[in-house]
Amino acid sequence: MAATKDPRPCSIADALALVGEKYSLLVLREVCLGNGRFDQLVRNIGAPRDILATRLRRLVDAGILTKRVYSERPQRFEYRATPAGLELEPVLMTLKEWGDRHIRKGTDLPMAVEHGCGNELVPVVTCRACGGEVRHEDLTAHAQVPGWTVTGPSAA
Amino acid sequence: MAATKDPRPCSIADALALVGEKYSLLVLREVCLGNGRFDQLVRNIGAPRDILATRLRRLVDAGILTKRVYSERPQRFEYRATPAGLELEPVLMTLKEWGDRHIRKGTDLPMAVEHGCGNELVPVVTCRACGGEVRHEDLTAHAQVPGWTVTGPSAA
DNA sequence: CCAGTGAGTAGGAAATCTGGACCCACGATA
DNA sequence: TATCGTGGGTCCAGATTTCCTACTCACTGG
Repeated sequence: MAATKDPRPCSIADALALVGEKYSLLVLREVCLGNGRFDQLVRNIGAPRDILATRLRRLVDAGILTKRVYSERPQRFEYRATPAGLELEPVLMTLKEWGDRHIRKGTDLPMAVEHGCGNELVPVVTCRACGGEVRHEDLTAHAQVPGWTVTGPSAA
Repeated sequence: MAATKDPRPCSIADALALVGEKYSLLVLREVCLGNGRFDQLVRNIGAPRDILATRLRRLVDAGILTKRVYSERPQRFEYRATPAGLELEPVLMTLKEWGDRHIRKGTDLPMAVEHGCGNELVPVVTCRACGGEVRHEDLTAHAQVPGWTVTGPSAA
């Protein structure tokens, strides 16, 4: 008797359960920029200190950040992204590009990112197999869990 | 006297202010799958109905969704993604891929997406200028707002 | 008439968020 | 020595959100 009210099993939901809370992705942004200290995070994100402490614990537990000592006496810590955390950076860059275009409308961009090739980074999501840009009309989803179709729970 | 406690101006933060609330991106996932009706959203996302109603209003206001009538009598609505909404789908796909690898560890994936090229979609974020994959070590950020550096607010 | 469906509202309890105050260890200043 | 400043937090009261269950309203189909 599977509870019929369970939501769709989905890696997007799983990922958001880890990094979808308020401030979590901004923490990752700052850490990727190299700002891993508590006070920097508080200032640059604008989050309350205790909430930030909670988020940091969660992200460390999830294996997205690590807490490092950078000074023994006095004890001082710094958060850094693990490889898994760094692999979320492309998500952030894609989101930034969307915000640049749709919210800032391409003007007064507060931050530019330069790619190693020397140009300004404009991220494009592509298909590994064919290299083509990913666009909605080229995608077809297939649910692979019994009890679920793309449109919803099946009539069991 | 700029308030020194304002957070860093950033398109990522802007974007998350619109779509970063709980369930918002899951709404977009369902809508992109073609499930734009209220009850489908409730079932597939597992969100409380009132919260969902709030999110839908917000996403419509933000120009990410539109509300369409698909039946006059009785009045029935369907939510669809606007072009701006569809352009967030690559973000979702990238997030899904991250979740597939880091949370599901590549096993028991609940959903597969096929690309128009005939292969299973594995999204890769690339640089528009050079086509290379975006990786953390190739990125350099530059703050472009007076009062801010990459590391934090400048000393005025 | 009755049951069912789609799209919500209503209301109270539970959780989360907020801004600020506070703590502790240390180093620097005076 | 006393005091200040800094880094990294914790704790608290109050406001806001979110959750959950139930209810409404309009309509359809039998």
